[in-house]
This record gives sequence, C-alpha cells and structure tokens, in this order.
Amino acid sequence: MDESMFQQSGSAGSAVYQQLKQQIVSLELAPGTTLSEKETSLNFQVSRTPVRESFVRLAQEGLVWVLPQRGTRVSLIDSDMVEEARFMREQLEKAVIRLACEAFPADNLAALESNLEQQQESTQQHDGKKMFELDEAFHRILFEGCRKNGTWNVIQQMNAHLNRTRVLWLWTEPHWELLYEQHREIFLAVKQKNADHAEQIMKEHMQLSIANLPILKERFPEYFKSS
Amino acid sequence: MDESMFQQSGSAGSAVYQQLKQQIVSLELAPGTTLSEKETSLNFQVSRTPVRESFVRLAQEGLVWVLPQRGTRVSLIDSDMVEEARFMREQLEKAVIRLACEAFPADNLAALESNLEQQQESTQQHDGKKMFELDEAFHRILFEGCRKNGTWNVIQQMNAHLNRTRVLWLWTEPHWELLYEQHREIFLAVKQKNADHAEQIMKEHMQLSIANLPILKERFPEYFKSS
DNA sequence: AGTTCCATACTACCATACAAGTATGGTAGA
DNA sequence: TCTACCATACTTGTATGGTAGTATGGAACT
Repeated sequence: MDESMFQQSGSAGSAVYQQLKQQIVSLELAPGTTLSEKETSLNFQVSRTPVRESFVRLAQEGLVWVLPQRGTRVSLIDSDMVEEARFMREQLEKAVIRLACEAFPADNLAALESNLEQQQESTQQHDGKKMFELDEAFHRILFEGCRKNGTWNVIQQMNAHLNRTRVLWLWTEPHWELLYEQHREIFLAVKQKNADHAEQIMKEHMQLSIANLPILKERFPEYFKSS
Repeated sequence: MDESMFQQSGSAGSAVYQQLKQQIVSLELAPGTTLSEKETSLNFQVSRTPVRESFVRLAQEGLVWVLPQRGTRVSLIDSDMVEEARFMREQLEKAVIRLACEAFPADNLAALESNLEQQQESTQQHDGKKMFELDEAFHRILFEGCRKNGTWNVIQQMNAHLNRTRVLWLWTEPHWELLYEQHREIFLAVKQKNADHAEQIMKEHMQLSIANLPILKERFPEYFKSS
C-alpha cells in the first residue's frame, strides 16, 4: 500500500496531500480547523483541483470531514477510534514481535541497535520531535525485518487519531525515558529470541500509548469528539 | 472509517467509486484492465471530474494503478499483499474471537445464528454469491459484537487483494460446506465461551483463505503481479 | 529489409467557469 | 422588540478546455 507506487508523488495534488497530512498529524492544524478548498488553493498557489484531490484522500483516512456545501474541517480526535487503533496495533505488533523472535535479519537487527543509540541521544537532549520519529522508525524496522511492510503501511493509515493523541501527550508530559527502556528491552528480547518476554513488553508498550487519554481529553476538550 | 460519515454517498463521485470498486472486487473488471477517465466518464454519463475523484480513492486502496500521462489500470493481484492481508486478518480475528468468548451481546449472537441458517440454505442452493455476502456478514457481526467496527472497516479496506483471490477460488472450486462447518463451530465456541477452541478454528479458517493460492496463480497467471 | 523520425492520437493533470446548497446579516413588517 | 424573509457571500460539486507527457503507426531514409 505504498502510495508512491500508485500515485505520482511529484504531482501538485500529492504534494498538497502530503503537506496537509503532515500538518494535521503534527497538530499544526488543530482538530476542528476549517479548511476551504479556495483558501487552501491560494495558500499552496495551485488551483482547486489538486486541493480537492488531497481533500478526498484525507477524508478517506478520516483526517478531515467533508460536509457537502458547508465546508471541510480537520477531524476531531475520536476516542473510540484511538482505542481501536491501539487494539489493532497491539495485536499486530505482538504477532510481529513473535515472528521477529523466530527469525530476524542481521541487517535489521543492526538498524535497531543504531536506532536505539540515537534514541538515547535524543532522550538526553530532550528532543521530542526526533524521539517521535525514532519511535516510528523503530517499529517500522521490526515490521520490515519480518517482511510485513504492507501491514505497517496499513497501520500507519489508521493511526491518524492515535498519533495525534501521542503528539498531545508529548506536549503535556513527555516521558521518553520509559519508552526508550521498553524499546531496549524489546530489542534484547528479539536478540535473545525470547518471544514470550518480547510479547509481554510490547503489550505494555502499546497500552502505554493511551494510558492518559482521559487526562488529555480533560485538558484539550475542544480537540476531541464528544460522542 | 465508515466512508459515509465523511463523504456524501449520494454524490456522483462516490457513486462511481462504489460501482467501480464493486466491479473490481467481483472481478467483473479483470485485473489489468485499462480504465481511461474519458471512457469511464462516458460509461457513467458524468464528467471526468467525479471519475478522477473515484480513481484517486481507488488508487489509495491499491485497487487501481494510476500511471501519469499513460493510463489507469485495474491493479494486478499481488500475492505478497494477499498473504499480508491474511496475516493481518488472522491476528485481528483471533483477538476479536477471544473477546467474543468473554462477552458477546445476545442480539449479535442471535444475528449470528440467523446468519448461519441462511448460510445453510445458500450452501444447499449452491448460491455462491449469497454465501460470499453471508460470510462477510458473519465476520462483521463478530466485530460489531465486540465494538470493533472501526477495525472491521480497516480490514475491509485492505482486503481488496485477498477478496479477489477468494472470488477466483469461488470460480474454480467452491467448497462452502467446509466454510459453513467452520462458521458453525466458531458460533458454538462463542456460545460456550470456549476461547481456545474458537481461536484454533478461526486460525484454520483464515489459513484456508489462501490455501490454494499457488493453484490460482497457475490457472490465472495474467491476473497476478509477477514480482 | 531494417531503422529512424515524426505526426497523431491517446493519456492524466491542472485551471477555470458554472451550478447548487447553506450560513448569515440586514431589512421590512407586525 | 421580535419575527419572517431575502439578498449575499460563502461552501463543495460538476463540467469543460487546455497543457504536457507518452505510445503508436506510418513514412522516409539508410
């Protein structure tokens, strides 16, 4: 499901899509923000057509809501969806980590170790943005090592809501040290082929993602869907 | 991720999208078929704009490949993606069936039983199309009973390739009786809250989906991505 | 005969004009 | 003052013309 395989990433439409997606997931565009096609087309110096294309794609991922003849808004974070995303990811990550404990290419293992070193650095430097990226990369490497790239891409597509809560969390109370420790334990478990332990840590790791979702909802009520 | 929540399902663009998707998944439009914007717009009696919109959405789901300035084709079935879809689905269905064995609403349980009766009918009448729909519905009910509707919708999105192989399989050698028996066993296991047994049957059920993928590749080589 | 080149007929991509539905603010009337 | 109405300025949805890149077939040349 790598979109670059199907869609010309150099086209104006794809460029707008990628930028908007980045801005939405990073909360640069806050949940609930209105986005008109015309205004966006002026910002990006293109016509409405490629903007519309990007809106269609974002709508399909649940990142924006298109209300016909009324407007388009950055979607509010849906707590139920966040929980489901966590559920999905937990199941898939647990299964993948078990595969990794059976067999994992040396190259990818080295990549994990290198990634961990960078995580340590970024943690010490309190570089939250970098840590976020490294976190993503760490898990992607696990999937890639198990030849489950497509699965990872699907997860990414549905992680829009989950990722936004993680960014919010980063704003409030980052505790990257714990995440780093968990990553390190997962790495060691894979290296030692200790599947049961790896799965256990991964399970805790995933459940941490939404541990303080109620706090976030209380703190940023305007970003969440009431439901 | 219910698309009707975000996108006006009554619009021309969505209508074209839904029809094309149905035709592609049912193999009415064979993998590899070329689809030009203009030709499709003439077929559907609409302008190229809504057709383009539908192409964008189909491309994002991997159902068509858009080759800039060259054309648009119905995507070939990617065996690797089929296997990954099966993997994903196995993990998620196993997790859900365990949840169902812990707690499952009476309404949904009744719906399952009703669905099973219809399956028996359709099997006796050799109505493959109906059986396919009932199969889908059976699993959807399981997810709905566990409040995992969003998860089911995500699965649906990525099941394009897997579903097409299942349709192919239906053409060659339908053995709905076995599927019916498995569904029945799953139902009973949920009713008796026998999680281990339910998971085991579900695992076999999922692995059945691609049991004869090599045969299909040999029989319909032009439908598969060489890779 | 084989090869090169070019006219032509496609393709998707983009910009723009128009259509149709919706929110809003002001005005006329009670 | 309050209410009903309507003009207006938005919004997204749709149609269409033009642009640039690509495949193809035939003609001219070697």
